[in-house]
Parts: sequence; structure tokens; C-alpha cells
Amino acid sequence: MSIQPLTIHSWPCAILHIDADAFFASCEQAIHPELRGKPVITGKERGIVSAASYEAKGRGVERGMRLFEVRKVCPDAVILPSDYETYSLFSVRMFEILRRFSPDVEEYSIDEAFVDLTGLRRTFHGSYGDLAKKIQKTVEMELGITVSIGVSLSKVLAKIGSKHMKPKGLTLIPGLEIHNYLSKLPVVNVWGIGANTSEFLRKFGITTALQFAGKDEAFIKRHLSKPYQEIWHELNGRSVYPVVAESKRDYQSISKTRTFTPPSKDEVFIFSQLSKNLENACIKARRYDLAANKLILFLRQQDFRDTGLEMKISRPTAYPAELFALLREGFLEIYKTGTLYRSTGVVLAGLVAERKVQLTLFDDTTRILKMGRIYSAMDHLSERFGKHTIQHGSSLFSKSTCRVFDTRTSGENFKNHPHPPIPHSRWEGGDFDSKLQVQHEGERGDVAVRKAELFKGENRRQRLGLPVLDIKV
DNA sequence: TCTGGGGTCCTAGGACCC
DNA sequence: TCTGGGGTCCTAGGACCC
Repeated sequence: MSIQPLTIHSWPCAILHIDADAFFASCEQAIHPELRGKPVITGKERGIVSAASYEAKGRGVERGMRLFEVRKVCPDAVILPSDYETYSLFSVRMFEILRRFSPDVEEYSIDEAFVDLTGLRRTFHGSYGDLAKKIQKTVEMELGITVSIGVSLSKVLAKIGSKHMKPKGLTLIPGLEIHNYLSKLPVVNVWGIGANTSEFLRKFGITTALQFAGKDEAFIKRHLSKPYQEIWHELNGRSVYPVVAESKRDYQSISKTRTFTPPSKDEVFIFSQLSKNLENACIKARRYDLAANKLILFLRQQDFRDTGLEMKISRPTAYPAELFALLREGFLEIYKTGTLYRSTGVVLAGLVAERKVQLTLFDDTTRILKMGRIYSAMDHLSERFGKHTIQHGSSLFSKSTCRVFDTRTSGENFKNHPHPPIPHSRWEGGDFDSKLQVQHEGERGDVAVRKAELFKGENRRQRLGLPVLDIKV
């Protein structure tokens, strides 16, 4: 079988794909030199392997493996919880290195990037291979982690290259050699082709990437949708996916999901989970100055069946206080008493830029503005004191144990706290018709962990049976 | 693959309008 | 009451990715 790239002699495009090797585990080894050469695993918090160092992989550890199995095959494995904040720092620095070579860097995921190298050979006085080698060495020298790199005529081919040899691989796939890499590659391993599509293709006798790439355009157009037509071009050395250098500033949707173990049928607990998810999704939306037009919620049962609901929001918002009633309504519609649920999720969709949201005649302008101040104060507090310093009352039962205190009667709980109690910190929107509830959730070391509750009216207070603390302005 | 969490894009089909 | 054609918008659901 012959395919077109056989005739591509030059480099119309040079796309590099870089993929860090066992990224999380490598970061840990880079920070803790005593771990180098040892089997290191991250994912302790989940009970399954998130990432395994090559030493661990050599002993039979695989991604997704249960930790009790890991201990069987590799008793001396060092098992660590994933530390995303640290890995993000490595990630940022890796991208910075890449930008020294080309401005066209697409941050594809925490440990992957595409770089458009087209036309840079002259600037760097070397071949694309030399350039890739230099990038690889720089990352290893400055960050202490290794990466695998693929360079080819398109993103899809570059990805095939970076996967071809790992760790520390460097694979160039020039036009004339494309078919060599595709002939042994199962089509399911091509970026963008999953289990369903490869199963469909098998009916036409297509099992390798080369067989797919070698089909004529009429066949592809007749049987497959746009994404697969694009992949087909990319495999044939015609780049159709551009390297998108703009950093992500926008979202189509923001979702938050959390699984709880064991599964629960407790209505209060489950709604509380949903509420917590909504709060978290809204925090993220506010960070990006986005407001949602649609609220989607779903409950996942123990048997993994989902029930969901999509609701239109009357005014685009990222304030949970404006959404709780809707959330409650939707929840009651889909929640079935006595059913065991394992997780809940919230999706904010139809996102628009917050500053483009206009107030209508019917909106209670004063209230909305006050709410804006409350939330920006909450966001400040979270930034300053940690993420879950303050939360809404409806999320209160998302933790199975919590104790509640009134600072007026048990202010001593905060005696040793390095920061002043909430009412005296930068709390600006205090004349909003809500009350602030302070909750003390036990001690971690010598620092008291504070939580606060924002709620409206007396009903909730009574329902929760909690003392109230007025905000003084 | 006995299943965690966060995303994107595409297509088909219905509602509604002229 | 039935018959056309064409366009837009929205929604549900599928497929895939890290």
C-alpha cells in the first residue's frame, strides 16, 4: 500500500510534541533526590496509581492499578499523594523553556505541549532534530525531569512520534518515513480515534494507522465525520490542526464532580455535596470572570447510572446564592428517596464574560451589587486564608463531621489563630441581608481551621439549628 | 478498564420563523 | 387543510482527550 506522504520530501510544517515522562513521579524525584532510582508512585489520595516512575513500571506497576496490588508486586514502592500545585510549577517552567525556542507554544495539558518550529532552522543554526535535542536537554538540565519528543509534519504525527519511544525518546518523522511509523501502529492508538471508531473501521478491514491513512478521500468522506476526516489529512502529512498559542482564558463549561465513599442515600448529605460542587464551580467561573446561563446537575447512582437535569438561569451569574433555589428545585426533581448515590456533579454552561452581563429592569440591582461585593470578599478570604475558609450553609453537611461554634460564645477557639476572626478581616459587603456563620472544624497543628457560612433568613438557621453571628460593618 | 475528575467538539433532530 | 423550501437556534447524545 502506498500513501501520499511518500512524496513529501521537505518540511512544509514542523510541529513538535513534547510529553514529560511519568510526569508526577518525575517531579517528586526531582524535588526529593533521595527518591531517584527508586520506584515512586503518586495517587495515594485516590487509592489507585496516577503516575509511576520508570523504576516502578519496570516492576510491573501500571497506571490505574490499585495500591494494594502495587504493594504486592512492588513492596518497596514509595507511594505519595499527588501534589498538583507543585507539578503545575514544573509545568509552567517547562512551557517557559519552550517559549525560548518558539513563540508558538500550545499548552495542551499539564505535561504536554505542541510547538510550531516551522522555519526556525536558520535562527538556531541546525536541523529540526538538533532543535528538539536542545529542548530536551534544556528541560532535563533545568528541571531535572526527562521528556519525550516527536517532530513531524502535523500534530497527529508529532504525537505519534513522542509516543514512539519513551522515556527520553526523540523521534523525527519526516514525510518520507511516515508510512514506516504508521504500518505497525494500531489505528486505535492514533490521537482522536477511540475504541468505538476503531471498531467501526475494523468492519472495513482497517486495523492499522497506515490502512486508515491509505484510504481514498471519497471513502473517508462517505463514512466518517469531520474530526476523522481531519485526522486522515494529518496522518497524510497535511497539517490541519494549528498550534494554538493563546493561553486558555475562556471556558465553554465548568464542571465539578465529587465521589463519596461509601455511597449514600442521605438526602441532606447528597444535596450538600451538590451545593459544594456548585460553590466550587462558581469560584472557578468568577476567577475567569465568567457567568453561566445554564445549570446542569446530575446524580450518579451506585450502579453508575446517571440522572441529570439542565436548567436555564434567568440571569447569567456565578453567585451560588442566586442559584441555590434552582439547584434545590432540580435536585428534588431527580433525587429518589432510598436510592444509593456515589457521586454528584454540577456543570455551569453557556458561559459568557461577566462584564457583558447587563442588568434588566426586573433585577434587584442593589441586591446584585451587594452580592458581588460579598463574593469578592469571599474570594479574597479564600485566597488569603486557604481555599475552604468560607462556605455556604447548604454545603455544611458535605463533611460527615463538623462542629459549629458561635464566636460570641466560644471565641476562645480562635485565640491561637494567627489571623483575626472573620468579622474583623477584609469583609466588605457586610450589609447584605445575610448572616455569617462561623464554624470551627478542629485543629490542624496549632492552626485552627475556620469555616464560615453565609446564609439568608431565619429558616435555614433554624433548620440547621445553628447560632448566628451578625456581620458588623 | 469494574469506573477519578475535567474538558472539547460534532451531529442529528426538533422547534420555530418567513 | 394541505403543500413547499429555506434558514436559525437549541438540545440531546456521542465520542474522544489528558
